[in-house]
Amino acid sequence: MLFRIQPNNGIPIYDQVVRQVKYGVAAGAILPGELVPSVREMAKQLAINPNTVSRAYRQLQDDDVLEQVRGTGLQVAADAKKLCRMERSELVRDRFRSVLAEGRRSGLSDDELTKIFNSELKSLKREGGES
Amino acid sequence: MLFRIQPNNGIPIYDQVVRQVKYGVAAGAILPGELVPSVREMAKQLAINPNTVSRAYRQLQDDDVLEQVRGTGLQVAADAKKLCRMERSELVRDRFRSVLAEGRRSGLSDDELTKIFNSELKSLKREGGES
Amino acid sequence: MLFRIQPNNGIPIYDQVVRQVKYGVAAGAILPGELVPSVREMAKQLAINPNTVSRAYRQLQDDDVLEQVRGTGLQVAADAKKLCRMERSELVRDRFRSVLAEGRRSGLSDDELTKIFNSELKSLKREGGES
Amino acid sequence: MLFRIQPNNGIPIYDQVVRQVKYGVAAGAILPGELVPSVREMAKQLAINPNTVSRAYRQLQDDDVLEQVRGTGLQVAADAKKLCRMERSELVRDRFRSVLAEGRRSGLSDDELTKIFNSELKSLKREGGES
DNA sequence: GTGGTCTAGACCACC
DNA sequence: GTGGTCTAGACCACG
Repeated sequence: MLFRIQPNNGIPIYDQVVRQVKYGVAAGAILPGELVPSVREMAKQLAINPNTVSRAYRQLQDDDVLEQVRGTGLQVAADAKKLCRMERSELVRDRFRSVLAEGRRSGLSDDELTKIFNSELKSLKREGGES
Repeated sequence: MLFRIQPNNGIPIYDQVVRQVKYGVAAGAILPGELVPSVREMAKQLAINPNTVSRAYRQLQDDDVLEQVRGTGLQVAADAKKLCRMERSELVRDRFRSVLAEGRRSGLSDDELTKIFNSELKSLKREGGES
Repeated sequence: MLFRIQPNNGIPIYDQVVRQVKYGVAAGAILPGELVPSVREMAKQLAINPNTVSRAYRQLQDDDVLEQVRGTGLQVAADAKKLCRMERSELVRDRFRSVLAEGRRSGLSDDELTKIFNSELKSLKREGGES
Repeated sequence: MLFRIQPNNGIPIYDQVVRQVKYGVAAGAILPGELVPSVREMAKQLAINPNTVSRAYRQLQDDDVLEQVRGTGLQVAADAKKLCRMERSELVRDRFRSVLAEGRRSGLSDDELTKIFNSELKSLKREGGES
């Protein structure tokens, strides 16, 4: 599993870590029972402060995605995959809803919104390869 | 023109003011040459801090949507309408792009994304009436 | 409302802050809608680091006890009182359950446990005044 | 004598071992003069790290429950039974005191505390059989 | 080795 | 003024 951080893009670093772990679990790249990299190692890999990683891991524990094995590290919880998959869809759905609401409030018609959506999806497909 | 503010919904208040002015101009509800309410009056109307209105107006001047008429107030710039209409699309387009990028990064396929988009558009149509 | 911190008594400082706020809300000493002291002021009052207070306040937000009023501070949520009262009972109940389980596992009879409970309750009443 | 370990239940593993030995001695299941299993064997039995057993045994020696017999192993001290019986009560008493203190600090009355205690004792009796 | 806690001090956005 | 984020570095308990 590879993680990447973009500093100063508006999203807090700890939150970027949280999301990437969740996405990794949802996609099956990180399996339940597997140990995540230690706080210090992850910090070194991402070139960020251990405290920041620690905060991300703490949140992941609060969200029942990680669980502590004392003196050993943090492992992905047994039912984390199901949980992350659901959360992932909900999150994207919420963001779509908010964009659409904003778009209509600003006076754009459904046709215009759909047109924009399709053009962006196509452009993304060109850049990013197949999905 | 009527404005509505939702405090603490995540979007900064000054930004809500900026957007609503731009949307109003884009939709033709506020016409070029028209004077916007004074900082104090707008603040009273929206029950927010005058500093916040002031910041919004400053940004609208930076964005060439408003211009100062010495001793009189702020008026909508001559070419503001065209500008706002373009920006409106660009903004929505950017947000679509970011949602889509996030969705694919999280492992969702284009089909799944399109499905979510359509379901949300339909649900919005049900609630909010025609566009 | 008065807060007191005991450093190095095993309970993390941020947790002591969290509990005292919740107890204050549950007991009605802090009312819904009221602003809690600012991070910096609370830190000064308790002679601890602002970051520690910040962490406590963040948790209280996660627990829906506090909510942010942007640029103004943190206020007690509308339904925080009910929430804190319930949590308070549950917490005490859980601790009783664990003490009792431990006591019986260690071979003490119900009579012995009840005797100990009563003697401690009486001694507490002597020291601490009426409840 | 049979030991059971619950990893990650909040109580350190070495402490669980310490307590179970003490409870065993207090209840008469382990007799003074008897040899406890070697560090390695105990570790294998409980499927825990030998270091952890070692730490527990060290603490039991500090508490005068075990004593070293050079070249042979660790045996239960002559007066360990009396000692453990006393400590057992004290430990439970301390925990009652702390729960009660916490409960009253949180604003619960003595009546409420007693009610909670009784209800938990009854529920424990239902589940766990007579004491 | 592991994570958790705390302190200190800096910078930012918002009102 | 407010809280939020991040960094740096120290100390502790646990296995």
